[in-house]
Amino acid sequence: MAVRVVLADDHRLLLEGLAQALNGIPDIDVVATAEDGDQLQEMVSEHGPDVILVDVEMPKTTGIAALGAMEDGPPAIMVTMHADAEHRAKALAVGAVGFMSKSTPLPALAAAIRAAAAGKSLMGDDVDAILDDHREPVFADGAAALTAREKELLAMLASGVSSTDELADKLFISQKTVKNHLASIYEKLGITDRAQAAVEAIRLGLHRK
Amino acid sequence: MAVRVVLADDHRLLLEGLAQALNGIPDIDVVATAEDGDQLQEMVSEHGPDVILVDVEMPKTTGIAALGAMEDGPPAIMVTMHADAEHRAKALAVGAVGFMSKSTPLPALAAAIRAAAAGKSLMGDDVDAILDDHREPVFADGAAALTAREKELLAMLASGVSSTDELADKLFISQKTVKNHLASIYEKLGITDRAQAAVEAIRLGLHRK
DNA sequence: ATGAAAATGGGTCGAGCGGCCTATGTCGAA
DNA sequence: TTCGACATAGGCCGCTCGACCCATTTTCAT
Repeated sequence: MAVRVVLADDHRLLLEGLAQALNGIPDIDVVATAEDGDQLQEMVSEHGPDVILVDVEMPKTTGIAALGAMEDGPPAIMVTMHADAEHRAKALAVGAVGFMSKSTPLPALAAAIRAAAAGKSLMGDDVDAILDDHREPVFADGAAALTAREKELLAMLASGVSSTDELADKLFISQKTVKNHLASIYEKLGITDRAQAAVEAIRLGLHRK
Repeated sequence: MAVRVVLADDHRLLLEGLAQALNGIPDIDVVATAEDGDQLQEMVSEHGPDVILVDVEMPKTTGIAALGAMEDGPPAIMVTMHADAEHRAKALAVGAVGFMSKSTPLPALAAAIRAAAAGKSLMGDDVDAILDDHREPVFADGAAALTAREKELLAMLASGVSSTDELADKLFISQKTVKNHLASIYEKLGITDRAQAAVEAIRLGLHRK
């Protein structure tokens, strides 16, 4: 049922943190992690994951090289700190189905993983949109990208205030502005509706007053 | 901003448990509690709450009597273990704006408190509907009233699966059945949409697989 | 002082959601 | 064995939500 994932990254903090975070998502299972391209190939043949998530920059065999060596492997999503055109081109050239910046919010990454597992690919506009939105921010925090007003709105959502009407009243703004804020929240967090926004708000600790 | 509430009930367990639970709701503040009608009148004049929540059956001055003695007090919601017609009639006679069974789910009670604070009253059909639905169950748990299938659905909601489509797929049922389950969840928890359902699901600990 | 980001607001439109009613089959308890 | 609760499913309708377009004003850092 759950999507089985293998992670590869040479930064252990990121590797373990991300594994932890992804395992916190019910329908995603991190079955193994690797610290370089060689280990990655081992883990993939040993565990046969549905999706692999690979850092572009890795010691020994790089992510690019490892992917190139694995013909007929599971769909791969490339992750990188440098979301520039050259890296992307190389990643796509070796068969990656997706390409995400390390500053991508977790839900967006989760969405990409599910999409990859389902055989879809995050090419073209999808990737470009994601890259455009998350090229700058240094933190992969998610909440860090939200403005003060957006956090306020999310906090209300997380306390059970869900209708546009009520939100507008309690924030002293028009219903249209509520919808605008929600739209930009959806985009930043990689989600699509209020129910998911409520879940994220609580996960990010935005509830409690 | 938050609604200030005074609770009165002679059962300390219920009194303290309910106070705890209500304080867990961001926009509700329990400012004082009382164990009988006399204490209630003291606390009300001392704290000037927005709403009072009173047990019908209390030693010394009963809830009914205490309310009768307080002309021009804040709006009162009567709570009782015996949700029968006679008690309700008496409660309404002394000016209660609402009348809830002790087996009412917490969100429904919270909704009633907000409504009372806003000057609305939970008369007529609203109260009757609530009484009809919660006359039997002994626990005021909320989650206890949910069926296994409903909890499953809520758990998925709490993990970010929000669309009817996805929910139907993952539960192997039709979209219509998903909507039916959601409708009965809304009714049981006193909520109106998926965003609130997600919040409640997490609050009830229904997430984590 | 200039420009970017944030907060505010408007309109349109289609798809999805929630309310309400009915119906069927399967349980288990009275 | 009858009644009720639960899970399943369909239809209908009105309204809300989210997507995509836009504009204005303020604030703040450069």
